Amino acid sequence: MSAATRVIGAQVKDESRIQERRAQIAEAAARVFRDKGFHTATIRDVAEAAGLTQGTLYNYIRSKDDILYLVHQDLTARYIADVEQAIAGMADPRARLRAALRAFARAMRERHGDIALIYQETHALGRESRRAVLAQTENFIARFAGLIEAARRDGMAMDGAPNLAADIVTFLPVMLSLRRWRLRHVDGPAAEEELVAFLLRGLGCPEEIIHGA
Amino acid sequence: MSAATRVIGAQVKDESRIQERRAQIAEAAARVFRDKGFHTATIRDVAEAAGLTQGTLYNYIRSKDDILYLVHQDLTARYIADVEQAIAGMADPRARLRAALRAFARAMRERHGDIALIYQETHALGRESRRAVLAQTENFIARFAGLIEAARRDGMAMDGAPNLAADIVTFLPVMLSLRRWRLRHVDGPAAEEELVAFLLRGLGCPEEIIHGA
Amino acid sequence: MSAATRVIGAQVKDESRIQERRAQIAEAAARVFRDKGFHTATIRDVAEAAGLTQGTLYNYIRSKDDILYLVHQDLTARYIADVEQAIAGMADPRARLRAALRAFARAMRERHGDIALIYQETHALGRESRRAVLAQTENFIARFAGLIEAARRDGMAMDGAPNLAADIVTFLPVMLSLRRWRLRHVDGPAAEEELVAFLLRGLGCPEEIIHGA
Amino acid sequence: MSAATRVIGAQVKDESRIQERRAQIAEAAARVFRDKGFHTATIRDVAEAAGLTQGTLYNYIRSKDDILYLVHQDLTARYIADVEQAIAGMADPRARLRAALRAFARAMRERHGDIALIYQETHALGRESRRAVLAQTENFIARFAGLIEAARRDGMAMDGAPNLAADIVTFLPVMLSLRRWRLRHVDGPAAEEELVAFLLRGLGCPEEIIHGA
DNA sequence: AATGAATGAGTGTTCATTCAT
DNA sequence: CATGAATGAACACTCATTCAT
Repeated sequence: MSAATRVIGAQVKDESRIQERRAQIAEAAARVFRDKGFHTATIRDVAEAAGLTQGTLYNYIRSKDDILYLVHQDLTARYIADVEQAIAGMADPRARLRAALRAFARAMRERHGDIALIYQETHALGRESRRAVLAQTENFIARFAGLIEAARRDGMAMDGAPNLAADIVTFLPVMLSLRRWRLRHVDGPAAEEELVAFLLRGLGCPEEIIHGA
Repeated sequence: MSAATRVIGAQVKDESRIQERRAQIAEAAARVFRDKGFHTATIRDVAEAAGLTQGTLYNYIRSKDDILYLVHQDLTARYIADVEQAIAGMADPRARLRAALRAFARAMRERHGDIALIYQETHALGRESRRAVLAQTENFIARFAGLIEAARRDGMAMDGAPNLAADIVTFLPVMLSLRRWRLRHVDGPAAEEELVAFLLRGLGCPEEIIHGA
Repeated sequence: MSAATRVIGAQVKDESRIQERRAQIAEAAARVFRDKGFHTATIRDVAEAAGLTQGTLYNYIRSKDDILYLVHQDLTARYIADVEQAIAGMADPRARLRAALRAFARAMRERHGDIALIYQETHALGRESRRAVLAQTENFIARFAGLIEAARRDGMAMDGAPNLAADIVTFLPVMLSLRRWRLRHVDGPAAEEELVAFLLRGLGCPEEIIHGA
Repeated sequence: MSAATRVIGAQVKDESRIQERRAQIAEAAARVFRDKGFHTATIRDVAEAAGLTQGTLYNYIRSKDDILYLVHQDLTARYIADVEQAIAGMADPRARLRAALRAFARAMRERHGDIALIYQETHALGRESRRAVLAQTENFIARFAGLIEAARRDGMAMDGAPNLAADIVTFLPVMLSLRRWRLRHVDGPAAEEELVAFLLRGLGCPEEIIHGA
């Protein structure tokens, strides 16, 4: 398993200030990149949106790629946190899986701009940055693999997609982001529910469990 | 339903030569864009790859956006053709749906570079180009909606995902392209089969039909 | 006195066809240049306006400069012809001068687009073309010098501007073209009359002659 | 009366530096444009002549049109200043008018390159720039209208050219610039004097005043 | 640590001119 | 003689990055 983070060089020593500023930069840059796309957006745009000057910006990052990396890390962490938060404190493996799926689907719909940004611009990352971001995503997929495995061991009959289960459940909900141009006008929560049901059924889950609370 | 094509201006009159050259350009540009990404690739790169001079290139297109549009149209048409070809001459609705899914999944795996390109760069298209390309995709989704409906009417019990069925079956296989960084080393045809089975099961299809020839 | 014409190379032999085509080109180019300016207009624009293809155009001229030269010759010849026509058959020297001035002022107002074009783009001509065009203009100024001299000899007291008379009378009316942005809304013929009276008075012409028919 | 200035965007904040640099740019660009003409001159030429890099140039202007506008404003302001300076502190209306005419004629002769540039390239200005520059010129013409009116009220009999007087006196001296190709070899001050006398006589001014100091 | 002006390589696009058919 | 596709040099403009203050 490779490291899910990458070191970013800085001109400034104060570590806590670096953390603060980088969060500020990531937040602003995400906004700008969502609006204009990574390549179209300029460093000037990002600096302005973050309330910094160009020069100051470069005290906390070394290149435009660094900014894109910060954004990826940040946005990815957000939807992961959504899922973790949803299952925190839950014990029943079946309920945990179902809750995780629901939280993930919801995040994909609500954070559609962020997700679209990730899927569109990951390829624009430099080699090292991409490696780190994909490692982060891989950990997330592994997390779901664990949840599925636990549910299976718990007696939830799920023999569907023995090899791809974790991939599938972490990919299909992305549809709510990437097909937003089609789904803009459908009922959001209903779509989430339909998707989760589809996933569970595809996994081979019995009907009476699919629709539980 | 809006038009799935857009007119591209040209300086050249001979229509058949335009067709020929544009195919040549689309093919070369797809290669270049897959390698470097749309924004990083230069017009010079495309011209060179197509064996044309910059000036000649601009006799057949009017802007870089035109090239991206040509590429989108071309690549989209290819996987659509794969699917159509797979079901040509088939009569049984259930078999047609299954064959269409298999062909689509296969195309997504084999044409992974093309598909990734589409998903990454559609947002870089100009307004009109994007409209046309999405209309083309929408027609494809509608095609699957028809196939599903026919199978249902034919008695294939499929009450899963009543509203999103066509979206789901045209999106999940895209995973074979966009998750290639993870799936590079799995058995391709097996993955396709697993995916198709997952989809049919999710749609509520009985097990004995899922695994038919 | 240097030649008021310049030879333009051609790929075509038939002299009468050359004359014909070049007239056609000059007329079309004048239209295009008036609309867009010489530098902004393209050879394509000119060819289209003339109903020729680019290739054919180049059978009758050798460069864009040739076209500008043709236009200058043509437009200059037109206002000169206006003046000549106005005094053709007149015998009285004072009446001839007055009629020439009136015709010239009128031409400057009515052909304002042509005149503005000449004054704006003469500097864009190549060395040889400019020389020829200025020689043509110089002949015109000399013509007026002759008219003034004749009127003086005839007893019209005109001792004003002994050295610059011909320059002045051939320049001031140009105002009706170059100040069109200000004079667009004044009464045209009245302005012409006022200008001519101003010129005659400035030349020292007695009031009773200034206002003659 | 519309505004005789137009705002030019800048990437730089220090206002005094902007003033300084723009003056430097206008001066250098005027030189380059006089030599090669606006369209033939490149941004590189201008930057080089101004001792700046291309990038730096664009920190102070936004487009080539901005440069042409700066040049127009600057050159127009110069000859206007010449006239104002010549009549500063003079009280007698007739003397003021005569002095203004002499100063203007002199400026037209001495600044012939600038004036020719203005007359050749005003049409190349963008809509807004042209509007501003013509407003500036219009103010100048109105200034002369005021001087003439004052002289008339003061008893200087000047009933010639009741409607066009200000236009005429601000246009005819331009001849010293635009006909320089003919007048290069005549005595400059004598030509100015002859021109001024012609104008005053044309306005209906009595001979004894025309030749005053 | 913050500022913001300077840099210059690089980009999409245009167009006068040529020339094979 | 007409056609119209090919050419490629050139141009205006952008922007990530640096660095003196």
